[in-house]
Amino acid sequence: MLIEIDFNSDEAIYVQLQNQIIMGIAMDVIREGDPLPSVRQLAERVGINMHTVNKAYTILKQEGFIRLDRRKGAVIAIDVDKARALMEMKERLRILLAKGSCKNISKEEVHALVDEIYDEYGKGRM
Amino acid sequence: MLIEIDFNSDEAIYVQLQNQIIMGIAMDVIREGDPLPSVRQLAERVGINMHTVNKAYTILKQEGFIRLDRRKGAVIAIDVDKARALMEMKERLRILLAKGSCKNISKEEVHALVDEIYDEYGKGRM
DNA sequence: ATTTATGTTATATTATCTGTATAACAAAAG
DNA sequence: CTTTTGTTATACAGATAATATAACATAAAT
Repeated sequence: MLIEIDFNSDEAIYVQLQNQIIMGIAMDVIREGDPLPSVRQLAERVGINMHTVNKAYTILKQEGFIRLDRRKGAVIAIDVDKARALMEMKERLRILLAKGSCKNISKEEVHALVDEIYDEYGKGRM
Repeated sequence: MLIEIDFNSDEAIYVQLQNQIIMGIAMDVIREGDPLPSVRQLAERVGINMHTVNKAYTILKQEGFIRLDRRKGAVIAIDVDKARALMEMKERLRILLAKGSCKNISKEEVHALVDEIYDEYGKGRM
């Protein structure tokens, strides 16, 4: 899986890592059970420090996206706590949609955006 | 308008200020033309530094939510750049929905969340 | 005119976060 | 026994967040 870092971004490197891996899972580029590069491998490949990768992996583990095995390294392992995921999403949506609502973005336009984005994901997960 | 800061939050104070003001506009608690407290007033009322409020106001101005007048202070003034707002929302939605998709949240469930949130907003803006 | 209040700008300081740099450890695999 | 894994610890530099004073021009109020 290709991972690229924008060093000029205002977003932290470890957050960019998290997002790209989550996007990779959503887009079905990587699947349950697939191995991720080790912290040292990924760090060297991308050209960043080991601890930055480790930070991203640790949070991804805590949020239930991967499993960290001392022998096998990092492996995609989704822990589906749907109630929790729904709550977190609603919390974030509140702020995001408020911004849009102020700019006259209608409910229907948001629905259209959601549909467009879901179409970008693998057709397996609907 | 009531503004409360959670000093134990991991979110920066000036971001909390921005979000609460934006939520206030979306919920129709404050409307176009309404004045906001001056940076010094709000700072003292909430118990934070003047510059923290000024930072929030400056970004809100830059993002087109308020207008800063040297005589009148801060005033709600929405600059509707819808195309830009739609792009920014889509960018953020991509990551947010990817997280949800990994947790098996369906497109329909997102739609339901969006509807719930839009119902929280003032019935004037639909 | 004087005072007051406004946003604005500047500087300095402290604390926290980010990212890097080494180093070492226990556990498992080859 | 060597290598690789995640894990932990420490130290350091840089950026960001928040505070603390201070000053300035402008406009309103007295």
